Amino acid sequence: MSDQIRVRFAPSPTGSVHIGNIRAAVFNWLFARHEGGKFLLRIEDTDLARSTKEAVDKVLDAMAWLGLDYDEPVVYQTHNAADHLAAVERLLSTGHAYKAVKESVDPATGERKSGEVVLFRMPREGRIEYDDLVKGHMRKKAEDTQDFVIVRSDGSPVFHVANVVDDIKQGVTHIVRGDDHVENTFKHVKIFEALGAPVPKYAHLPMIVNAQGKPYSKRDGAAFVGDFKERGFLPEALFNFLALLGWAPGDDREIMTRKELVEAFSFERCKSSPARFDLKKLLWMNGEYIAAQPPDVFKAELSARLAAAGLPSAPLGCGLDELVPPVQIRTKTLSDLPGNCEYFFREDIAYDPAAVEKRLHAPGAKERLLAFADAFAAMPDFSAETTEALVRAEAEKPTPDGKPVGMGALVHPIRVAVSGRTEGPGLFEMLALLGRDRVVRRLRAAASL
RNA sequence: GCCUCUAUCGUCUAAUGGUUAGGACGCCAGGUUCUCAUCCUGGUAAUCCGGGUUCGAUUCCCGGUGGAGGUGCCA
Repeated sequence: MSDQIRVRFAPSPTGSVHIGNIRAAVFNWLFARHEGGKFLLRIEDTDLARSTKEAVDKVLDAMAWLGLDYDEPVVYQTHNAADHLAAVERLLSTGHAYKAVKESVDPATGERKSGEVVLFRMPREGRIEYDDLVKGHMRKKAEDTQDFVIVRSDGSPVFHVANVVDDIKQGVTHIVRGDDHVENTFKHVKIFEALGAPVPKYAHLPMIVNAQGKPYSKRDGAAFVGDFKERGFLPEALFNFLALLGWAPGDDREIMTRKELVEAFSFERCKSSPARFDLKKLLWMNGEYIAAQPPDVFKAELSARLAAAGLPSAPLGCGLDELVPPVQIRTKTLSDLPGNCEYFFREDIAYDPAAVEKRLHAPGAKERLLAFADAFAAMPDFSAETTEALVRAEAEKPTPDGKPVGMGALVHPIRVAVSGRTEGPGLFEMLALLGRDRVVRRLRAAASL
């Protein structure tokens, strides 16, 4: 065998892929790519009624979405059941394990169980130690450990043996996982030794906690990878953000390409304390990634979402290409699409009630709208430049009290009249993109709102 | 309770036995603009507490406190 690095992501398919779990996958992947090693995927589907085909697909989907490609065929833990039991036989024959009748109560269900199980024998004195690439030297007194079940009374092996045996079988050199596994590691180290296998290196990553600093739960909303996809986050943005949770390159870089992340990654730079998930920062980062998308890529996203919303594939008054730049810069998540530019695609636009009240019901607003409708209709040339010149000229004119009308008093009502809302691209750019006829029509219609 | 780990702005983090403790997000203010977004400028804000070692500690050590994990015939 070579001394190539081999790591694995070993999720149990129990529904959706948790954001904390996928982060472990991200770090495994980053480490493997940095070292030029292999990144493996093992589905730990042992004995769980919950591990369905759908659940496995969700894991696969989440990984594909984030671009976490693995280097060897997926291993399903249940397929290795014979190896697990064979290993238990060896442990039994070498005295590292023994059978015993045990009673227990499932803390979750309250169910009582009794029967013969196989227990792994932990040392009674001395210390169990291992070096953690993130947490440093770990040690635990043997007296603080207990023998533990490795085969249930129904004959099925539990996680601890299955996990270790599979890691041996797959030649895993580095185990990178959440630090909820640190205690298990004291057990696993002993199993590796009892099986005569080299103990792999360990790297335990800090947990990700929610905005309240508490462990993530389903109630936190976006707790699953799929949620982020649905909410319009780009995988590159989430990937970048996740990489920065518990790790930093050491310089001031934050927005980093996958390549840069791979190059800079190391466990020495991993933190060892829990990190909070700051959605605001992810939102910012996502906006940065969207703004940086090639226009064609953004256009494809927009098109897909227009179709999904049942809107036409092109704006009513211009080409889609013209609309892309002003919309792209204002999009923070893909879910903003097409809502933030809908009025370019449909005639029956929705008016923001507050905006109507403030801008269209202002004194003199209706008269101005009608006047501008007439003026726009009569212009020889209707463009951003000509409409702006006209509005600016109008803004210079004095009101009865002698002061100039001002741009605000004109621009705001026009904007609300043609778009229904208070924000958006520059007004004159918007008018040109909408087209003269539509602008004139909307101005007149808005005057009677 | 016991065990393992952990602690820098609100959040993510950088740095160091001697620094004005840096950056980013957020927030606030100003500039630009017709709005929003962008962009530019500035500001706010941190070394958990108590001992010890040291000329000097945020950094090293000990204790406390807070936080996380574990303490299953779950994974």
